[in-house]
Amino acid sequence: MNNIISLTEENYLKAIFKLSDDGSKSVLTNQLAEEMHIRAATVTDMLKRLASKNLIKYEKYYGVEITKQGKAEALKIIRKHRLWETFLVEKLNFTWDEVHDVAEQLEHIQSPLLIEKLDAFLGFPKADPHGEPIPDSLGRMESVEQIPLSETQSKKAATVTAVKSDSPSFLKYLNKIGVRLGSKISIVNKAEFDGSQEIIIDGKKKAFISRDAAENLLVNK
Amino acid sequence: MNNIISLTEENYLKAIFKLSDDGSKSVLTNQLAEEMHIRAATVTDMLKRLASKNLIKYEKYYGVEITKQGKAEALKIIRKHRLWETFLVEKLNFTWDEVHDVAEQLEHIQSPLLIEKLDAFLGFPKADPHGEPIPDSLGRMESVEQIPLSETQSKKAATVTAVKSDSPSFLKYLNKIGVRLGSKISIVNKAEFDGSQEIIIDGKKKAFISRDAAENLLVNK
DNA sequence: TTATTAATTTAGATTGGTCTAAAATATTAT
DNA sequence: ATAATATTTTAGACCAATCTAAATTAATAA
Repeated sequence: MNNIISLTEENYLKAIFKLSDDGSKSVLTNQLAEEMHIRAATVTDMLKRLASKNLIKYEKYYGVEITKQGKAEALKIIRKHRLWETFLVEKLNFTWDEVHDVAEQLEHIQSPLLIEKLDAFLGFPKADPHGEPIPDSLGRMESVEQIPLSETQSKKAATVTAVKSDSPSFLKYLNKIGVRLGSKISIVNKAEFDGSQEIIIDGKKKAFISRDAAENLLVNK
Repeated sequence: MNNIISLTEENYLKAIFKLSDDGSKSVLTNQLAEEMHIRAATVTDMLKRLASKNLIKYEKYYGVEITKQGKAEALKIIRKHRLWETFLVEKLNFTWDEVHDVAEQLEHIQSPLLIEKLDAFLGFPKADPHGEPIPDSLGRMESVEQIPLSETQSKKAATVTAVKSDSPSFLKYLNKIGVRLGSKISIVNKAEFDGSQEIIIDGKKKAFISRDAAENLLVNK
């Protein structure tokens, strides 16, 4: 009957959902501890609480799986996070590297009415400023087929649809070399030994990017 | 050195600021307990903590006064609260009776950048949807001279500048009889024995309002 | 001025969320 | 198969924010 989910519990659910690849595999205690920058003992305690609320299935020593109910909660939080990020960028002129921390706070505001009205105000966006799909009010989201730039074979230009990492430093770097969502990228050269690539952005600017960067840039097809 | 102020501490500061008439008189333990719906013993504990952070001056058995520093913090929270209420009404089409609870949550979001950008997005409003002045980033606010409708003498129409109470039921009632900020109200009749009044709103609608309502409707001059 | 009442504080307990150190279990390597 | 190592859990502690019950102090009334 204790149906309310605390802010902390919400953060655990989000982390479990993420580390399990949206609920498709189980997650270990230490993975969560590392992701959330807390101790494993603390995680163990919390996992028992989440399990008692039927948000996860917890098997001692073998990690956790998220339940249908837990997944629904996680998707609600992700929906809120991505709508707020969209608001911050589109309406308040934040840059895409500034939004994460604020959205982490805003995502915990409890008001279904607020979220529905915000969604309408933004024109029911399908993706956030990093290209990530925004779940609808029932938790459904359109997943576009996308692969890291590091894995494309095709010769023709690919369109940037999302970024895998949204760390401010990475996003600032992309800004600097002129890459944004929707940019067309063609690969001029690829070094086998370190995976670095020479690319042309929107048919104009040329840039060298590392394997690490290429793995975090998602393109269509 | 422990400069961070918890969400709970923020709520105490806000309550103290309010009950002290914006810092001009001292506040008793039981007043706070009643305002915040918690026990007096709990308040006592917290007052010690706030005093140790120099946000209030606490005199055992004689209540508290808010310090300059405490006042500055309270004004920051009030600024955020009123800006968010303005956003909810102006941009998301909330009605003025729906905004309070959500703004109570939003006011605790920590991001100076967010507030400055929100302020700009709203066009640097001077008052919130209930007519309350919005402090600027330095905590200054324009206080317009206003008195309760129950105390006006003048025969000519007065303009509604604010509401003293923002309880949803009162605001819904005002909506129903057609009173909003900026409405012109002229008093047709005033019953001495119970303080009720017969009024005309915007030269059109006629209504009877109780003393209680008249005390909570603020008008200019 | 002293007794009664009201307000406030102290003492001790509880819950959520965290920690460290030690114990238990699982995994890996010899 | 067993020892060494890594992971996870348990036990016990702490802090913030709350509570109840008892003790203290202030205000009021006889």
